[in-house]
Amino acid sequence: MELTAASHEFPCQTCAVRDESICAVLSDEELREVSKITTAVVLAKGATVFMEGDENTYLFNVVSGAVRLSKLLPDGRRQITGFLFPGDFLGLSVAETYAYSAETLSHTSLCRFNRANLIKILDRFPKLEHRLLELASNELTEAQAHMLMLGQKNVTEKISTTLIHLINRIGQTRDGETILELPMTRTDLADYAGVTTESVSRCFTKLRNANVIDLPQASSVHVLQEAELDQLAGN
Amino acid sequence: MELTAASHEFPCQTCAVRDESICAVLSDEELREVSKITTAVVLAKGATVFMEGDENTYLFNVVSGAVRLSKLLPDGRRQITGFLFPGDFLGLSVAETYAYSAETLSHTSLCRFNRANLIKILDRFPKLEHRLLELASNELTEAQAHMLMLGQKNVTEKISTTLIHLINRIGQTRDGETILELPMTRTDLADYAGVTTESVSRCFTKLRNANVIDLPQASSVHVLQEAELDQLAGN
DNA sequence: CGCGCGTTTGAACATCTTCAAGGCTCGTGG
DNA sequence: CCACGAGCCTTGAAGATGTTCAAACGCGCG
Repeated sequence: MELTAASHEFPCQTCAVRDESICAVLSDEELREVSKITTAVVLAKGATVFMEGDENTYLFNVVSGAVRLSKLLPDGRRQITGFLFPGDFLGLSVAETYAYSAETLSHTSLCRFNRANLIKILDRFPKLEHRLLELASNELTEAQAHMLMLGQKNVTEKISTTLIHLINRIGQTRDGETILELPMTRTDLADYAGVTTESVSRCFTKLRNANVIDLPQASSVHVLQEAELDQLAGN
Repeated sequence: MELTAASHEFPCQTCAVRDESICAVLSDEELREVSKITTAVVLAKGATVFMEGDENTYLFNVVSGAVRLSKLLPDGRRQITGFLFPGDFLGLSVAETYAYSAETLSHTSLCRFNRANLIKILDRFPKLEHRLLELASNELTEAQAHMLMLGQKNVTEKISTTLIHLINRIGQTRDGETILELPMTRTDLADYAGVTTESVSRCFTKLRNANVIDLPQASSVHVLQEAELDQLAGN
């Protein structure tokens, strides 16, 4: 009995992001197949998943934790192109090397796919390729919204937009209040919004003084007036 | 003889972008199939291909001409997210509506795909879906470079970066000189780079005074020092 | 030839950055 | 358990970059 049960078990079955990740489109049967080419990876806070320019050998699914994607200029200026959370996928690229770096913002577990194997398996699971295209399209839409923010919005609008985006991804509701626990630093937020840390800090203070948010701690945002924040975001 | 030949002919056969567009992965036989769901569309300069928010009914391939993709804020601020040229594909989206607008920069011909039909046909031509994923990945990589520019670079770097990007897409070589015929206005360039028209203009003047470029006309850029322009782009 | 739009140029101004310093928090070690 | 230190965050003041406002120029089209 125990043995029989065990023979049906496989790691992905109990995956926390089974129904949100790329795997959502797979049946249990298919998932079993796919699970054969995956490896669980656990990383500490501040670890590098991969670096811009590294050979594109693996793709990843975020299972828990948080990841930041970034591109660097030679002189050290950094643009964070996205924050990733459970269910998000990273590593898609046609090129032989990654076009950006990926680092963990907190203790993070990932599901690692060997790229060559994943490509091979796509032929047998067209649904999976369809899902990847869907993901890429969504990322593209997000990237366009990010460009609009970076190119056209002022500091207040940028930070409000960023906060709303994060609220939608990892906002919690407690006692009817929206709470945002930030896994990233002010510098990360600054490099995401294309401003300086000082500007981020000043904007947070301004939002607090206007009673739009509360900041019991630097990393904890209590949203007091979500509608007002939407207004300030400029759309 | 004439009749037999004619029975083998179909519009896509003579397509100018047959080997660059998404169709590059299709055999003549397959192309014939795909051609059944396409319609040729010719638009004058300044025409709307589709608007942000329109129902996502069609996807397009640029055959000739140029297209700008843009997103608007309610108050009219505009971010151009990309300039498209022959061979480029547009309209990919999971959502029911387009997330951005597309307008022609010059007399433009497009190949229009009915979205529902294209999705249907993807099952029979996995190569085509693979190609779409490839395109989406490349667009994503471009978008990330664009974000780096918008968020981190100063005016000179932005304009130099933009010029290099355009040179790579539509630059011509005449008598060993690189020439760029701009189909877009200074305002378009400004909204692409996230600056004002005045800033673009001042930067062009600065580049001309530094003998990096020549400007026989506002729309014609002669690149005198391409290496220097690369330097100025900041990477 | 003249009109209009797009471009260029100039000067004043605003926003955001830079530079500098102080404060807070959390983790570590005594 | 408390003290200390490092890193992160906040705040202030000065400064620079890019914007805004205004006007003139020039090219192309009718």
